[in-house]
Amino acid sequence: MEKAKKDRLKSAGWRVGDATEFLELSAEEAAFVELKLALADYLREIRVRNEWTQSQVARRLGSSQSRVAKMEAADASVSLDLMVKSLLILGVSRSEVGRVIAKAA
Amino acid sequence: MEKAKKDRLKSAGWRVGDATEFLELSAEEAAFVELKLALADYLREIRVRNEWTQSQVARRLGSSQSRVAKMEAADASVSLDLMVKSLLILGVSRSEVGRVIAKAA
DNA sequence: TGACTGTATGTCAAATGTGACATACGCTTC
DNA sequence: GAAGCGTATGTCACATTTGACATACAGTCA
Repeated sequence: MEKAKKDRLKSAGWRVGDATEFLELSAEEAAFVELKLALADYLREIRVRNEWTQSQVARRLGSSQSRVAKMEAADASVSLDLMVKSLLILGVSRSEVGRVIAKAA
Repeated sequence: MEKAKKDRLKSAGWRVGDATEFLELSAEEAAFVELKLALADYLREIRVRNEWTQSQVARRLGSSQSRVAKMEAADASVSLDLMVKSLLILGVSRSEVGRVIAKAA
């Protein structure tokens, strides 16, 4: 995994169980995290494309600016449920969500 | 929506806010629930295909038989996170997960 | 019939996720 | 440099999800 991505994960609050200085994720954990990163990027893309602020998106979702920021950062405290529901509410189709998830990193 | 699917949702614990006798879901809620149903079906398919019992799958996941049963039933108490993580642990690729999610109902 | 295996369903304490808030940061404009 | 706007980050009370357990249900075999 490239360094930039690792740093991004680290700063997003992903923890590692061992004492090494590298993020040591199992293949499944890595796949899950990358999947979340893809959704996070897409969420931001949709927002920027529509020229919305995070606060405006939050209002649409019935959430808060800070949570939207965390979603876009793929913060460890946000669930896949929240991200997928958010995309659907913002008008993204189920099949498009699937495409985003399937897309190779 | 066809009746069989509605019954399945109802018995899976999905609630409806109004007093009508039909499940009244917004388009986004419906898409989300169907997405979960697709994952639930796929989860069972993987298990059956490999001739595993729910208990065996539970052990692999570090979970319990009852939770696996709930996953396969797309119970309202199970998260997308749990379902997706489970599929990944069972060896399903990220892109295959995407395909399952994207697949039209 | 009873024993056994596998699945479904209800409950619960503990773990995790939530919106909201405060506040920090970065940038632009005056 | 102060004010304004948008985004990031830490915290918290409250809500939801979790594995585990008990138990019910369905099928098979002897």
